[in-house]
Amino acid sequence: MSGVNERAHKAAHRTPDYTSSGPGDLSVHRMPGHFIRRLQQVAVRLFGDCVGPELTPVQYAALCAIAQTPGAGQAALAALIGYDRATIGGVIDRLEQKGWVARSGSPEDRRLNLLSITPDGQAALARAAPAVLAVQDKLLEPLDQQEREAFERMCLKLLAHHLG
Amino acid sequence: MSGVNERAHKAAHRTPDYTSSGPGDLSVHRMPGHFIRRLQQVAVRLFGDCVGPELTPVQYAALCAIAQTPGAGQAALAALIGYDRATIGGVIDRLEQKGWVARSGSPEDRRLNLLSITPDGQAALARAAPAVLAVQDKLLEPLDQQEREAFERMCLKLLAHHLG
DNA sequence: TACGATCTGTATGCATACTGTCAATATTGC
DNA sequence: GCAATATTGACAGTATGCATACAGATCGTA
Repeated sequence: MSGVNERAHKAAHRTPDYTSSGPGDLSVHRMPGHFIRRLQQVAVRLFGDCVGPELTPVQYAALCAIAQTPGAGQAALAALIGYDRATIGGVIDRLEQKGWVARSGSPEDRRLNLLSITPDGQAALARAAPAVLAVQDKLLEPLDQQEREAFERMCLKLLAHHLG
Repeated sequence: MSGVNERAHKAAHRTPDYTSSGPGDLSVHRMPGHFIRRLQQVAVRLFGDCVGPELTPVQYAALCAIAQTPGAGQAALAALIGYDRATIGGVIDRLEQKGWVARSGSPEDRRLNLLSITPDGQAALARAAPAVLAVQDKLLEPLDQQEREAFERMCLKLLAHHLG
């Protein structure tokens, strides 16, 4: 058993709205915003199931970005993956506690916490990578190749519009 | 100015990954799970911008479900919209504080908190409804009609697979 | 009818998220 | 060079979201 999000999962089984949809339904069950919330829920649960509890989706993204952009400050890192400055601090705290990330001050700009990934962090990242890729695959499992590409293209289009 | 999610919004403007995408990128910027997280972020920000701070997306969904399913307990309500039993308590607390929802015990089953919407709650719901519909429209703005239908269909397909 | 299994709401703890605010520090305009 | 401005990281406060645990209530069944 996965154990992740068991109650909301069981709850969803009783929701009749994702298999048959009556017309004239003004509730949240017909709103794209609600779909996205539910998909996010599904994605997080899949991540927990496949990767394990040592690393959350948020922590994986941060670790990944730190590995790819060594020497960035917290604000720059947050900018890369779309986090809030107020949130990233706690995320890095937890990664630092695990010994996967190191903070070091910058001599040039004493406001900055330069971030770098440790060898242990590299190992954790490498360990998690296959499972993370598996999550993406499972997430889009019910879609055929063409649909997957269309879905990703539309997501990017939406993001480019709203963020770009 | 909206003021909602300003820091992450500004941050996103500096992210180069949603307009041009280089090949061989193993980071989170090519992962559907990350897209969904970002879309959720966008949807919540739009909701705040259009509806205002009096009502969160979560609270709207709960209020909506209570209005449509009078006399349900908290667990039943949570099941309807895919919340956790532990989370819904706090959501209802806040709706109750605003005087939009009433809890009342059931004589038949003394475990239950029967939920009902108050006249003030009805008014708040009616007041918010147009803005909530506008959010859905803005969210899918960059997609044409055909794409919107395809996007919603794929979302439902994914949800039916993972939740149904 | 007694008893174990199940369900309900609640509490606690941890992990996001975002707003507002602040102090320290850079940067810029003049 | 110096005052106005912007940036950075931190903190408090609020709101989800989920795991776990618990007490009270109900139900199925022996």
